[in-house]
Amino acid sequence: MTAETIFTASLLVWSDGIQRPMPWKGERDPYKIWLSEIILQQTRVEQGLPYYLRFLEHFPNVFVLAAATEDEVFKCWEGLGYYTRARNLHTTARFIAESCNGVFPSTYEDIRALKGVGDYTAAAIAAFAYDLPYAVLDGNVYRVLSRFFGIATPIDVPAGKKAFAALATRLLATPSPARYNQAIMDFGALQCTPKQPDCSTCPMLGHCVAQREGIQHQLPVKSKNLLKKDRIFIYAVMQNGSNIIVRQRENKDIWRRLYDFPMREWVSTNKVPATDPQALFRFLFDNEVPEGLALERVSKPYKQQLTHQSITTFFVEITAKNDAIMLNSGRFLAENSILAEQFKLKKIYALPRVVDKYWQEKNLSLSLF
DNA sequence: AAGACGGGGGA
DNA sequence: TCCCCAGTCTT
Repeated sequence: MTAETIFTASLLVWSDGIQRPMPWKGERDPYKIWLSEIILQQTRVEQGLPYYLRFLEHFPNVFVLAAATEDEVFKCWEGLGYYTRARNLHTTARFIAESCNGVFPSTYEDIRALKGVGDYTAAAIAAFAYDLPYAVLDGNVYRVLSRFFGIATPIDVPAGKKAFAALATRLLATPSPARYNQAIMDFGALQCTPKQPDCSTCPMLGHCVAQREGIQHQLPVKSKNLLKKDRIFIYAVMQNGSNIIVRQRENKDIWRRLYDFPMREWVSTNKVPATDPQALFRFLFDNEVPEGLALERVSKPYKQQLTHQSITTFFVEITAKNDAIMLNSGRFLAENSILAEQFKLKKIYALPRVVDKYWQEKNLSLSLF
């Protein structure tokens, strides 16, 4: 038996002996499979699970999703991250409902052409929904294959991806691509884990190159190292009675299409004058604070750690004399600022995590008095 | 080929 | 902190 044969055979045997229940396992409805795969991109199963269930509740089929507004879809996605996925999900739902009569594409090429569907997701849908012979290539697969076969080629460069794709395709157990794909991802998640792989109970013990050479922790190899950027956002939380100014983020920055408050980024190398509320108030308006605006207080710093950025936010709480002054001041900071009712912040507008956290704590402390 | 894009959990 | 997670798209 070749190493490749041994791999596939022992993988399938292993998968019969484990349990990893997930609501989309064994699912054949391409809509549900597609939904689960989009949600699970770069997202742990435990994190995505509640979102999957909620989406299905709100949007049980592609027509309901297509008929929803973008704000509704985003509100359901709120907190999950990588928000372009939500936009693509919505766009693709409308495409399928309107241009395909609601029938999900059933060939690899047609599935792959959908917005938000890359190589991985196309293979997953093709295999799980239609049992087509396409091997998935995700983080689990890279890890498992690089270790078992002792491949030190970086997985984050095109040449590496190509090599792994060719290998993965050879390994695919053709009688049941769905079963094989499910097995290798379960194996990566449960047995051949990133940090502390459980080699002692591994069915591939003795066959795995990394285990034999004791280099499990060195594989897979990644060539790129990421740089983290520090950023400071100063938010203007302007209120007049039950009204508040919000705006939708529209540029190419993070949190595109989510809502937050008008803001200004602190780009100076100087330290933020956090203990001087007036200074932050003036900073927001270039030292020329509009008439009719009054500073109430500045929040404590709220921090948000992201993969590529470390963001610190201060919320400058301001009361306005009337709505017009408030709206004008908001537009001074962000042209598309709008007047909104406060209660809609929780009900309608999808917020970045850090803004949501601030808003929750602020209203919690208010209700105590 | 390289960056950008979120947020949570584990070590 | 850093790394990783059922990756994709843009530049």
